[in-house]
Amino acid sequence: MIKARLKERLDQCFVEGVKEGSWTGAAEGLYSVEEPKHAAHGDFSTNMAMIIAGKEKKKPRDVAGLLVDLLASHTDLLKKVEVAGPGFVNFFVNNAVWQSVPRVVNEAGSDFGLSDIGKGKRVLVEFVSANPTGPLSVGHGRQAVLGDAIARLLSATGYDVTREYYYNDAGRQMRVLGESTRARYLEQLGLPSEFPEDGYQGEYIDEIALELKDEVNDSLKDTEDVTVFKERAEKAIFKDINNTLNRMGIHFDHYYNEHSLYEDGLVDDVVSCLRDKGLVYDSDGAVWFKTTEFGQEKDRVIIKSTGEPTYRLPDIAYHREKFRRGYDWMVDIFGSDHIATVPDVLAGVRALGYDDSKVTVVLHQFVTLMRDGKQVKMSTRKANFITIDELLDEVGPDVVRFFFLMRKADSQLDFDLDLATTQSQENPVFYVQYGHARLTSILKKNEETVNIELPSVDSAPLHLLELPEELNILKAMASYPDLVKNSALDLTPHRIIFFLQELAGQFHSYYNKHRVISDDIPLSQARLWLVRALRIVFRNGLNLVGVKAPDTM
RNA sequence: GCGCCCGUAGCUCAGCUGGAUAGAGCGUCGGACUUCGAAUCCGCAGGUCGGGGGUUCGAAUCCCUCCGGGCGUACCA
Repeated sequence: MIKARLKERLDQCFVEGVKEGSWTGAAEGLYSVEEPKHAAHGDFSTNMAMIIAGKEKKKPRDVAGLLVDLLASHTDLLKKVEVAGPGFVNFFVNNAVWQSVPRVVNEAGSDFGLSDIGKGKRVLVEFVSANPTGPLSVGHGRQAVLGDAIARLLSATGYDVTREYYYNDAGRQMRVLGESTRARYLEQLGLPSEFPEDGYQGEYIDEIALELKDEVNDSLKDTEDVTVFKERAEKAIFKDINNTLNRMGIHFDHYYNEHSLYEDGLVDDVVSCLRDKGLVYDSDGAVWFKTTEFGQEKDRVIIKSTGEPTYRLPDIAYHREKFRRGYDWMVDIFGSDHIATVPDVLAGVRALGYDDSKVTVVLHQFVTLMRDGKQVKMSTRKANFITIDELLDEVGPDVVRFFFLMRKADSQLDFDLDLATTQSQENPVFYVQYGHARLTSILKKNEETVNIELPSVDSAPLHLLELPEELNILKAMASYPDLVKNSALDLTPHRIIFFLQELAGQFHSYYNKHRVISDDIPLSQARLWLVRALRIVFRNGLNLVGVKAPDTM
């Protein structure tokens, strides 16, 4: 918020400089305002002089001097402006500006950090999209948490967000699921059965079969058609998946069934559209899509010689529907094993005349589970994987969410089960939550025992907040709205996590060094307002990543 | 072979469109509770930013190349 104000002033000065003939407009939009790493370099700095000097073959420090002169009139915001290093212009902001932050935060309350940069734009976030063949794995969990956090960020920045789950309840996988369930059912009855070679071996199938047996006895023993078994299993598994997602506080606005694409003829239509454009041909009994026309190495099969489509075709049809449904931006969250489909789908939508730059794919790398310092090998088929449910049982939703968001999507994630379970009190999520609980506790202490009367935030003596620690906390809070915007636009929720950890660190340190409530009444009042503001920022930040902000722990 | 991702402290990772002395947590070691919650804090130690070139005022960040790891490279999803 302060940074944006400064940038405005700077832009004015730039224009003035052009008007006065000090420089040309060549550097417009190329310079930036940054937050220096070292406090000695000010609260903010700009490289404007160096950029201009580069364009105009002048000395950076001379240009910087001219800029400083232009800035001389902006004393309300700045207490000091100086030229440093190779030509940086460093800004020192008036304390009064920082001291106004609690006012802004408290007035905005739960709206602090929200913005409207996405106003009027509809965005579709597709994530999880697991087919109902088994419980959600930790990989799905990462995706669920990531997608949800991204959706929250986009909502916070004003986008009209739809969360969508795309699934397929038809096809080969589901047939195998039905066969597996039937085999287990027959086993329960003590009848001979043939478990499919590539069947699903998880215990959840046994449970489904057992329930089925209890309900219908042996009335299905001669049923050769696996449909009834498939549907039974699908229903149970989907219920399970939804329970798991609910436990994490994740909800979808819409479930999109791949099968409906076939029923509505949309898959066939894609083929004929592409064929009309000459981008499809028949060879070896299969139908091929000329992906080479879109810069790829070789063409891809979209309909197998058996007449069944490959996964690419419905994916293309699905994405075309996303466009047709009128979204301005489509965000797909995929596991890195789906990387191969991305170029095909994008080529498909481009071939159909849509702007594929409206699709952003967030690929997240795998989660490897570590137990006893060793990697746990996992496979859905073999059912030797750890489910998200099990993880939730052990550490709870807050830790799961926090852990999955601690790393950016494109780094692999080692989930240390030992740390997450046995040593959970050392988990960083508690560090942040404890910060919030502590803030609450201070306010409670005052309300219940000390009773320092708190004037309105407008009349509170906030100018007394002048300790370096206090000013740093104020600065951190002031940077929060920009952080939310940038995290949203870049789809990088992990930055919120890092910010919260940083802020918690600042607060804990401050807490241990200085007392909020003391005999000095005006100072206590100012600090109580600081605490209130800080608590709001914690709440808003935690809420943005879907982690609870507890008052007590 | 080719494509994408990753390689930063003992371990796990941050580092926004290239910026001025590279950060945090965990771990090690040593300290701090008669005061708002010690699930906390303070301090010490720890680095050729995988290697080598290049681009420029300036590179962990951009380009090239090599090395190492992951995921793909299906008429599986």
